Formats: sequence, structure tokens, C-alpha cells
Amino acid sequence: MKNIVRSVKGTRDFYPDEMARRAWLVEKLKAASEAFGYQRYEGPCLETIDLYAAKSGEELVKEQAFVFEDRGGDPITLRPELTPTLARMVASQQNELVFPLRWWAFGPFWRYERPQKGRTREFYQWNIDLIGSDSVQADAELLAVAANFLSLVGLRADMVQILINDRRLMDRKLTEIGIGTQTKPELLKLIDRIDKQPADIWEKNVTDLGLSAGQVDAIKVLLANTDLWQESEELSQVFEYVRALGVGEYIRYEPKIIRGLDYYTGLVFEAHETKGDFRAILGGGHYANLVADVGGQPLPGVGFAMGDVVVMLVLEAYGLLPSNLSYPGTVFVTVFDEKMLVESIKLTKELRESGFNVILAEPDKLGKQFKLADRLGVKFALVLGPDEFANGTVTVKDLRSFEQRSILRTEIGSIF
RNA sequence: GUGCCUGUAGCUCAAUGGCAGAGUGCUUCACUGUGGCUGAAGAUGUUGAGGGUUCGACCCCCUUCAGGCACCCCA
Repeated sequence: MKNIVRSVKGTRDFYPDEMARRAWLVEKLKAASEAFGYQRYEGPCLETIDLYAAKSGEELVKEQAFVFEDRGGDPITLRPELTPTLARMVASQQNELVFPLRWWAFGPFWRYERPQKGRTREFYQWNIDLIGSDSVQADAELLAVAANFLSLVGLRADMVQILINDRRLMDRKLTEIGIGTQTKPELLKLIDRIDKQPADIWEKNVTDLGLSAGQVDAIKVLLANTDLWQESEELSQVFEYVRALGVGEYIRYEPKIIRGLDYYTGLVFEAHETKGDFRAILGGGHYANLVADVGGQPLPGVGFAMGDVVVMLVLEAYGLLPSNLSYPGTVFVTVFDEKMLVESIKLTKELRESGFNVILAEPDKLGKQFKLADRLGVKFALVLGPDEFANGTVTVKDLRSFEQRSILRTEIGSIF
């Protein structure tokens, strides 16, 4: 490479094609959100470190947030997640807002991590939450939003599954096995990682927590039991409701799903590509108290987050990313020669008045102009040459089908 | 933050210490009113960067940057 100043590690440049794909993604998740009555909101990208300090002990903030001093010397954080911002926004308007809230957001986030596939330092995330309800109905609704989104972008249930579990159920089962309250949080984290660690190392880690051989075996049996959900009234209802919502085939019980975040208290879920080649596409769950750490009345809710990186990789792998997004409604007007230039300019004006987006070429060989139009990805190219001008017509060529026809210039607005 | 792998033309990759190449793409022409085909010609590199070893380095060594894989964490 030449001496071009480098971009910041872990950031991405969005050239028009990629920007069009991101806009397409936003369009889809917006549609999925709004179909269930969710409203868009946004918070600042810059926050004080105090907002996150409330969640002390979280590695996310301590080790993975970008923190720097502003010119006044105050510590500023580039937001690594949206939940604390959401909590603040809800807490400070708690008496005016109409609950339950149905809110969604899409924006950039930053985490100082080692970049690799599906993980960058600057990424975009869709956050969606239903706040102020503790019901199973709310849990099922969020699962349905996620499933509807997957369906909207063309990911079928055989490609992506939403794996669900319930922390209350797991807590109960661990108690039955005789696991103490102090051991549970660490053990749950290990369960969450069981598929990432070699079996012997995992077993050693569990034993190190003080579990007996009999308890380790009992946990293995537990984690292999995909019918365990039947022992949970809530999960049984979730399955009933998501079937009624028409997305039952996307939802599957998986006892290994725990989620790393501490604040989940009930339902937890992750969407995974079924062949297992990717990180989780989205993840979320039910929390008992959103605003506890920032002051305010306790508020339960359920929500999930989806990063832009993994879902786009999955969509690409399945060939589901739409092409030719750059110039969807644009027509390309060729310029036959210098003499026809002014008349061609007038044609572009007429087209724009009819509501078209128009690109005007510069005089050149027609072949070159058509090639340019083709490479730009526009669908229609127009020719206004001496013959057309004499007849009061324009030649319209569909660059995809190679068909072309002659139409009256006075009817230009109604032809496409 | 830990361990390992990779980095050569716009892109995908060759060249195992001895003249930096191919495919594809790109430009021009065949084609004086038409882009996907065909044929012909042409252009393109500080081999990621910096240093070292050597008569000689894409190749070996060191440093650094970037990407990837597994941890960690999570979207």
C-alpha cells in the first residue's frame, strides 16, 4: 500500500455499496420493530464514566470501553452498550412515560477488543426493549420480533434458530443438585461456555468450584436434557405463545444458554446460525430491574441486542444480501453529442419533475456511456439522439433485460 | 490482555535465497446510434512498514502495523 493514513484499528469504511446494505438492514429491523408498535429513540454516543460505574465489576466497562479525558479533564466514555443510557432516560422521565414502553434504537457502539471475524471495535447495534411488564406475554413478544426480523431478511428457521432458556429454572435445578448460592454465578458462567472449552478443562474448572463428581455428572445430565423446559411453567407458556404468534419453528429450548450479563433474571435467549459457523447473531433476555443502578422505581422488562457485523456475515453466507441497491430508482440519460447536450439537460429536468432520480452523462461514444451506466448499476438508460428529437420521442433501454423501446417524450413520466 | 497463523497488481493467488508472475478486473481498439459475447493491444507493484543477515531477500531473523483463528468477553 501507498502512504495513505490508516484508519483506526477495528473500524470500517462504508463505501456506497456497503452503506446501501446497512441502510437496507436498518429498513428491515425498523419494519420488524414497528410491526409490533415499537418507537425509535436514541441517546448520546458520549457518556460519563459514572453512568457505567454503577455496574462496577463489569469487564465491559473496566477493560473494554474507550475512555478518555475531554478538554476540561473530565473522563468521557464512548458508549459500549445502550442499556445504562436507556435506564437513565427511563428513570429521569419515569413519571411522564406511558408504560409499558416499546422502544428500539440503532446506532454505533465502541469496545476496545481484539478485532476478528464478526467482531470489530466500532460496530452498529439494534437494541429493542419492552419495559414495564413482567409477563411471559412480553417475553414471547420480543422473541416474535426477533423471529419476524429473521424472516424479513430471508433467514428461515432451518438457517437460524433462537435458543431459549430460563435462569429461574436453572437456578432451581442447581439448587436441587445441591449447589450453594455463592457457587451458582460462577457455575452459570461456566455452563454458558461449555461448548467453547475442551471437556477435560471444563470439568476441571467445575471441580475447582468445589463440586463433587456426582454433582458434575448431574449437571451434565441436566445440560443434555432438551425437555427440561417442560418443568418451567413460564417456558411452557412461551412456547404456546410463540406458536400462536406464528414463529414457533424458530424457537428451540437449549439448557446451555445462560448469557454472560448478570442482570438477566428470567428468560434468556440467543439466535445462532444452525451450522454453527458464526457467533451469536443476537442475544437478550428478561431483567427484573432496569433502573436499579441509576435510581428510580424498579422496572422489569425484556429486550435484546443485535450487532450489524455477524448478521451481515450470515446473510452473505446464505446469499441473502440484495444486490444493485445503489441506484434503485435512478435513470441514466446519455448525451448523444455536444449538439444534443442542452436538450438532454432539459430532459433530465423533465424527468426529475416526474419524480425520477437522474444521472446525466457527458458526451462520449454511446457504447462507453452504456458501459458506465451498466457499471453504476442503474436499471434504465435513455437515448435522445437526432432521430428521437425529430420524432419527439426518447429511447428507453432496460439494462437488465436488454429490451428497449421508443416512447413519446410527453409521456415520459408514466413509463417506468 | 494471552497463544498461534497470514500479509505479493483493484480482487483471488503463484514465485521455497538468484530477472516479481498468472487468472480476473481495468484502459484502448476492432465497433462513426448501444453495456453481459469474441478477438487484438496496453497499463498497473516501494512484495504492509522499518531494520538486520547475505555477493544477492517476497523467501531467513528482529521490531511494528493490519487482518484471521482459539482464549477472554460479547453484538
